[in-house]
Amino acid sequence: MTGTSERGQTAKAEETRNRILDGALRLFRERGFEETTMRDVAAEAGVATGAAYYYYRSKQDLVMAFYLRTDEQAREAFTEAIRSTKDLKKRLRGIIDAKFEQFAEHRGLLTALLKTGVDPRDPLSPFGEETRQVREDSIAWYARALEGSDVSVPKDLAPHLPRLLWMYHMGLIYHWIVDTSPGQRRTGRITDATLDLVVQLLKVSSLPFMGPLRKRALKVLRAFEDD
Amino acid sequence: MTGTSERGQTAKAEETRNRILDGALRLFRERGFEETTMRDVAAEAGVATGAAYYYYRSKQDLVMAFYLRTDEQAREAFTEAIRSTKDLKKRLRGIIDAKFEQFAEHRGLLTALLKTGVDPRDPLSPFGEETRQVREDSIAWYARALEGSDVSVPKDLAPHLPRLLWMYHMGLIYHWIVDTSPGQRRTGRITDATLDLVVQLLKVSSLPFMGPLRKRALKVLRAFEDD
DNA sequence: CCTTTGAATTGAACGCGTTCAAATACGAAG
DNA sequence: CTTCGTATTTGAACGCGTTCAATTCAAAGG
Repeated sequence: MTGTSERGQTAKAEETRNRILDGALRLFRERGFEETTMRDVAAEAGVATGAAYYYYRSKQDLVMAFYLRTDEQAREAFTEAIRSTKDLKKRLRGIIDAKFEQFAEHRGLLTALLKTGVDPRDPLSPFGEETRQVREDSIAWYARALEGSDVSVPKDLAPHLPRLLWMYHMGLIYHWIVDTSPGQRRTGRITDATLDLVVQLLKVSSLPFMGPLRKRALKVLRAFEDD
Repeated sequence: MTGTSERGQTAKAEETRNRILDGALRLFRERGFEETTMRDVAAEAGVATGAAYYYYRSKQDLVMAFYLRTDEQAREAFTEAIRSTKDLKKRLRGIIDAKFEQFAEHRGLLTALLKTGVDPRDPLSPFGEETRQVREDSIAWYARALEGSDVSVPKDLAPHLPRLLWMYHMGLIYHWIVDTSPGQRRTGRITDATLDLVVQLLKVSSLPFMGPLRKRALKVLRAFEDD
């Protein structure tokens, strides 16, 4: 026994797992998610149908595996985006664009994630309990983007901001996935406009006369905490 | 031939259609949506499996039929909510609460709508093309709630507001559906807090020094228009 | 009455995600 | 090398949403 991968035991098993995923992604991309059968996926990888289920809990789980893989690969791009500038807007743009680039080739595929994603009780939902770790990791990037940026945030707002920015990003991703405008130009425009708004809001939020509004906003945020 | 209903020809057919829906809703409520089989639904209504598909395009379509039915019934409550006060916050509360009351008994059922709902290409999505009419009708209620209320909105913002409020409401409904806190208390708190925020935002949005922020917000709204 | 035509109804069959009992490979222990 | 326990692999079978060719029903026209 040598391997030390997430699930697998032997290195060979790990290899099979990857072969299945790679083949599946190719099929999904070429003929679409719904149109690809788990039997196809298995056949493509040269294994029996059941084998696919030995390595992945469900068809959706393949999509999730893809998602996690991009998350790994994003590290580099994110680090670079943050190191290259102190301008918060540019940092956020960098993170957001990096994600879109990764997803670009598989945009259609992600609609599949939507369907299970909206229900937080689903094990594969980005809002659910089982994905907490991935989620917190993602949120941490926004904390890093804020740290040492050109925008200073009010103390009371600070602890909430990374999570808020993450949710904002999820919203953009959602829009991007369902965006039918050519090249998702629309999402591009919205990203521009909302980033402007978000950063300006942050900047003015510390001004004295914004106190009451900020207090109300904080009340909203607190309303989200615990049951 | 007497009947003059949406789809049906004879009155008997219309009756069958309703019998199927009523039975289905009962089963969904008693044992859950996923746990109820289309064969169960048909059997409950005393017809063959295929008959259910003669009257409803899909299992999800049954949920949509329920949704549309509540929409009909909401008219009264909405009218009353708007007539009873000029206070915008109270009006909105009235509309929102009325909706929650209607849904209350079938909360679990609506998770089913979520799954197809997120994809605007799905014929049953509240954001899709095929549901445009229902959507516009709902949005119109918010236009009515704003008219003659105690909050005056800036001219440039006015045309967007009904749609924005509708989306806000959809967001609350989403949260309510997935809210696991007892009695959906959490959604209640969030509704309180966000309504406060929304109304205050509207009130201060006309103030002179809010100009730049409002302009940026409008830019966001325009970014959503056309491809 | 009989015929025609389209609505309404049937239930078997299909496709696909998923499960599972059984078979096999394979490294470790003796 | 044999034995054994676990990892892996298999493919048939299951359940359920959905489709569909075939059949029945009912009203209108002759």
